[in-house]
Amino acid sequence: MVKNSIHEARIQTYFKDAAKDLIRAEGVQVVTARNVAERAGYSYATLYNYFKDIRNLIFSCVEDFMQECHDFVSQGIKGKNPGKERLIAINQNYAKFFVQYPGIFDLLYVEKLSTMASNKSDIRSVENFLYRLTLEDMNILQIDEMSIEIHKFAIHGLLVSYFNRRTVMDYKELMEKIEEITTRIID
Amino acid sequence: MVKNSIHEARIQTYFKDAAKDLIRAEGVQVVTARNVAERAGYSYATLYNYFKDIRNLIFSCVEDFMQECHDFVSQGIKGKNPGKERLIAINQNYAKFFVQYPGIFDLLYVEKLSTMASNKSDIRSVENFLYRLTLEDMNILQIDEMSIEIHKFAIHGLLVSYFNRRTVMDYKELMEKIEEITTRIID
DNA sequence: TGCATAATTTAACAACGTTAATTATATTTG
DNA sequence: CAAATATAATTAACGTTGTTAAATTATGCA
Repeated sequence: MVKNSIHEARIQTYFKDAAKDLIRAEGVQVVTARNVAERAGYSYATLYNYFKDIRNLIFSCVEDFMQECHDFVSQGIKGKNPGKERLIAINQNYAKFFVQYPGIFDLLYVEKLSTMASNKSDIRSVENFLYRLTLEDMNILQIDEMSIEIHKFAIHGLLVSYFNRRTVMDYKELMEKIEEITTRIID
Repeated sequence: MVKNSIHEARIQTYFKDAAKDLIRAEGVQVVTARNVAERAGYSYATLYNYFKDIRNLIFSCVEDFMQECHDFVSQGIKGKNPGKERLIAINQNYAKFFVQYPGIFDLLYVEKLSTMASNKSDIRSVENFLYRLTLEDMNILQIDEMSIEIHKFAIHGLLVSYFNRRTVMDYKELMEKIEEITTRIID
């Protein structure tokens, strides 16, 4: 119905930006066709001329959010010494970003992306995101691949638990645990 | 409307068993008021005389599932030597149970139980479940509390990743990674 | 048996995703 | 410029969800 064009891309951006705002502010569960469309200034049915379905729209936000998080981490580690100090700072800022936007963590790591994505390699990209962020310092510290992977699981396990409010843990404790987990991988 | 009685408890069980069957077979997302009621042999509205809402019914299954998992693990570790061997077997059987019923893992560790539970301490019980399963052997091996916690995060992070099909990992690899994670905590 | 109470169901509502039919807008053509 | 055509957007509708109120049926007791 709607051909590939600059116009199409522009309108897709309107819907995508609306969805991103909603995810940031209230989480994925409020991203409904009617909510997004109202915020984008269109009728709910118009959305379906630009996205196959609502899950597709939600998934289209993932890449932007990874870029946002990447930029946030880059800002947060300025002046840190490569190696242990910077590695800890990366992980803490990574968590800090999601503390600011828990809905984004949900989308990236809790929601079943496999039911949203048309392209499987995009999901792999999310899975490797923390790996890419930490790779340089992990190499400096000569951490083996298995340790890197276990570290990732531990960090994500911690964050899932934190955001599900399973444990009584405040922000300070979260940061301490991240430091502890990261330190143990190094030593 | 419905008074506390043996009769009430019995009917609650009918609904609960229906919900449990659905979760085991197809996951939490198919547990709708109408689905559960049909399977329990009642109208969907009857459910609301025995449970405040559908989330409450779903949460009521959690304790039973923990018991089931506990029994499964107990069976699976018979004859294993206390200490390292049994600890690995516990974690592997724990994962094996969820491989059999991914929907139960979802309910226990991915779904936001805080929106389902009336009692916060019930959520704490889920959070400590793996801790309780492994406590005896962790003590035998003299593992400190922080290591136990990190181990839990790593195992759950691994399982979240595995069930979200983020990574290309088969069952055998899953078991190997669990052994690796557990071994590293000990050494 | 008839009545009061308890238990259950039917009907209804609002919100959801999604699609088909319809209207509005823009573009092209005579 | 006006008419015809193509494109874009909206309204209306369907089936599904959770949940509640009203209506109905079943049950126990006098």
